[in-house]
Amino acid sequence: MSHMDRDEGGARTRDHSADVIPPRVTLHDVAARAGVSIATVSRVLNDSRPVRTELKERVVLAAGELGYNANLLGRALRQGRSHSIGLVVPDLENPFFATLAQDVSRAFARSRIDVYVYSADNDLEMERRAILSFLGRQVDGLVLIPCDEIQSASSVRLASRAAVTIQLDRLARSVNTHYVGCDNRYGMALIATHVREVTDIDPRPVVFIGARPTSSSAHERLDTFSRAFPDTRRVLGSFTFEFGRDAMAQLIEEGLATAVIVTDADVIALGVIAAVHAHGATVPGDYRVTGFDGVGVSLLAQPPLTTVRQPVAEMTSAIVDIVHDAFEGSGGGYVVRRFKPTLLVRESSPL
Amino acid sequence: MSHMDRDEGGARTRDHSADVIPPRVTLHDVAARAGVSIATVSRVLNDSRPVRTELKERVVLAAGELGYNANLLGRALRQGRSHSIGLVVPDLENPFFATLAQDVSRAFARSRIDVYVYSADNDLEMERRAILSFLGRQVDGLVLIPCDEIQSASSVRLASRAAVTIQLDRLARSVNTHYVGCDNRYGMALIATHVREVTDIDPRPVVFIGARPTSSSAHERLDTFSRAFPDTRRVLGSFTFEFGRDAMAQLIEEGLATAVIVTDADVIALGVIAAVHAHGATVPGDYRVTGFDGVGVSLLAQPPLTTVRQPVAEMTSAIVDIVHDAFEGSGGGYVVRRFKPTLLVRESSPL
DNA sequence: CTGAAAGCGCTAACAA
DNA sequence: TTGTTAGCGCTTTCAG
Repeated sequence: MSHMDRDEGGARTRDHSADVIPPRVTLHDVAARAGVSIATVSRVLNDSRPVRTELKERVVLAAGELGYNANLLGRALRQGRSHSIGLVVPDLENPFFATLAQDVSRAFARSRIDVYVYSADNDLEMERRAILSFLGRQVDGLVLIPCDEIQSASSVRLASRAAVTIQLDRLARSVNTHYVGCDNRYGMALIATHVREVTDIDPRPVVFIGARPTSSSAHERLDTFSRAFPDTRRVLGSFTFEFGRDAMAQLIEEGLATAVIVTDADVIALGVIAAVHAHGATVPGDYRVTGFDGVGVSLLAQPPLTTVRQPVAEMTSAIVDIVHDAFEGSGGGYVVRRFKPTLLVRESSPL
Repeated sequence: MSHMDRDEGGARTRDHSADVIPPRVTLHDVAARAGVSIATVSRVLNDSRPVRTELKERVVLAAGELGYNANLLGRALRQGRSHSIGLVVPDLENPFFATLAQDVSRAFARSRIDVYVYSADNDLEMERRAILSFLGRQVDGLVLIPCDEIQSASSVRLASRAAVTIQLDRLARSVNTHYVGCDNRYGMALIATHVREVTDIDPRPVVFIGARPTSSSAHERLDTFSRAFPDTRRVLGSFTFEFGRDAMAQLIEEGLATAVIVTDADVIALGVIAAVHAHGATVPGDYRVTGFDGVGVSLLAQPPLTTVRQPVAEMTSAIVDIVHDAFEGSGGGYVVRRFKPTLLVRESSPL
């Protein structure tokens, strides 16, 4: 028995069974065993050139017996490409980014390209490190969700000069790359229209709780909201549940008894709803709440959230197309695709 | 202006500005420019051997001017290690795994090791592909959260024979590797004790809603629960919000009017609560609900969830230790660390 | 159809 | 202290 259930909290246990990692099996080993040259082995295993059936069988057999697995580093070094792409996300705890990461991975699953995800932990240095690390490993493409509209620019530019780079969801300012995202202005306009409609019938103060405009998406959403509701109160923080909850708690404690709370992310909206409930109030009775993103967690909202849904599946397949095109050499120029989100009117702010 | 805001939904736009990716800068380029040998450049840039100050300066200057970044493939191929580890998760949409991924990344941030995350999308083939891909890229270590207790075994075994492998949270059966996780039996026992206490005072039927025991964690939790409550109804599904919601909806529609609902994951508990609310009932008034995991999203629960919290920070730092030890060559044997979780009694099932 | 050999970019002996 | 060189494992000319 090597894995025991009765260890104390975190107690360290060692099992002194074999820990040996055998030497790697290389093409040479397979070639030797099959009695052919390494070139032949390579050709058989990659099916890159015709090889006599008999040799082919010997090679396949030898490779199987030895448990051969190609060293992808050698291959990539030789070919100048690694059949992989890197995805740099600001933060995996933000369920929107986690969903995006999941969907990008899924979208590439049917191609021969591996997707590696690197979390920058909302830190500009980590973000740069992630990019440099991917570039150093010769990824075929880089998908970036930049942390900061301004401060991420130099890292994104660096990336764009060394590899096919696609910015996703957010855009670093004045860097030319491919871009895939949603039309945030259009999405927030949908929300604004909705809010107008409901306040016409049921007048309440409107308050915006959203992220500071340090990312392009926050920027665009806030900007559009501000134009639609110029004299409206805005509370700014980060794209987190905690911020939404704390901001709303503060508003309630200040005496805001009823309102339409417009947020620029579902996670924030969830925080807002939690604060409302914690104060014994109701949604949409006392406070109407709207979100933004409409994927993953927005489903967790109770009551169901009125929000704007980004077409994530289309966005990720656009990314796949761009990466493939870049290798089929389909002309120069940057592809920019902004998908229109759709309004979902649900119980947190019904019509 | 290359990025326009007025595109139609997903309309394709091309910006025909420079798309050129310049040839890579190599050690040779830097060496030529600095007028030294490539060895000297390597030594300066890695600070691996003393170099005359004057040369050093010339090298640093040249590298800077050319924007040199090492090709990590060449380095890894030569050194036989890549200064990276791979983390294979079953699914990034499960917020518990997303949190784990985030925390593992953070834990390695201060070391020189890059963490790459690969989502297996709850698919055994993808999981195997992820493992093979990481092994082929010569990762220094592999952290695996196996999808399936039985069916992941061969892939995990493969990994364990080729690289330092740590199973996290879940354990594939009869494979010897390092393991870091929480003591699920202990955790579920804490829940069972809590449930006994509350039902002694306030008798209600107890129902278990949890994942099918196809992963070791689900297995251990279900098993412990079943021993504590042998004749209790159990509804089994997957570790998802949707399952929890649908299972609970069904129970309510079948006429279950009050109960203690024990789940084996916070995501499931959130689904349960959503179903309760959707049916106009209350937590903990009509139904008490308990969760498991106690990180990330469990905070999103409304009301706050009684759950068992896994000490994720300790778990991830244990992983860092194992990886480092494996390279400082601190003896053979597998480290097994099972951390004790702690009970958090909150409003969804108060005392 | 097959093999020999060059070489991707790098580090680490080994020589000087 | 510095340079030359071998070679990590692979693919791909180039010969045969």
